[in-house]
Amino acid sequence: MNEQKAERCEIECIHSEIVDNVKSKLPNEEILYDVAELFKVFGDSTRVRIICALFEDEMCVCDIAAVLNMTQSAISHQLRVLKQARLVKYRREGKTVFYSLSDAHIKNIFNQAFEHSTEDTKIKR
Amino acid sequence: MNEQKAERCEIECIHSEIVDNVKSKLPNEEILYDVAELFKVFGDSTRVRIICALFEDEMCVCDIAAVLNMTQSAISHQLRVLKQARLVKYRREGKTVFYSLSDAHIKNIFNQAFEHSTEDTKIKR
DNA sequence: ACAATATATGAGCAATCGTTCATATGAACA
DNA sequence: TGTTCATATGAACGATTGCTCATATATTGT
Repeated sequence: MNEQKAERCEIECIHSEIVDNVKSKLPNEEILYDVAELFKVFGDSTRVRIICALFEDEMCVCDIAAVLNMTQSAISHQLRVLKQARLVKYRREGKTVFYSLSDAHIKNIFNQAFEHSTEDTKIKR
Repeated sequence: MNEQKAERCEIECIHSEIVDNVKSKLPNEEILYDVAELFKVFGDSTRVRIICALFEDEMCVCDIAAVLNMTQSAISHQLRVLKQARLVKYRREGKTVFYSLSDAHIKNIFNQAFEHSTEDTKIKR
């Protein structure tokens, strides 16, 4: 059951009961990987700013670029990342493409993150 | 007030009212940057696994390495990242250092992320 | 003081990321 | 059909990241 316990970590201090217990309770690898991928998408300030902008209003690519003062190309590349992560949806209207948020969890996740980041005890770097 | 609106994005389609409105409502740059930094820390599957392990129990470095089947060095490096982000705390007991989670928001953020990542409508890559 | 053990850290390297630049696609209108 | 405008995309680049390996630090017991 725990034959690979010391396969890579050769040190002696392992508390087997705790290790085995925690191992058995960890969510499966695939879900953990997906969760990390989701956070990775949130882990860039350009994408955070795009998401926060879309909290306010549906917007076209060019308007988002104007809000963030960045190039259309940079925004378009990032919107692709958000699209692939199913975090934004879009609708076409003539030449213009309007983007909006597609997931109810985003707001909750961001609210918690803002609370963490604005705590009084926060030590500024 | 909006003199840099077209400074880098020269295209014509800008809807000024929306852009100005959204611009005025965006949280300040520093907070947005901090939030992105927080998500960046969560955006790695090794750190996600460490955090999930610590949801179960306080653990020493070597036990975490055993649970994740990784080297002590790799875990120690990642614990430093988590420490700097104020996400874990530690206590020393002789030669052993026990790590545990230090922030109540983490569990909420992760719960929402797990919900997002395990939705039925999830399109698998 | 010395050896053993648990953890931390610095250098180096391969891999990934975010932007820019040039260009392609797609829609509207002459 | 050709031109214009809005958006998308591919290549290339510099920067950052996560691991490994070697070694340093800190604590305990002899």
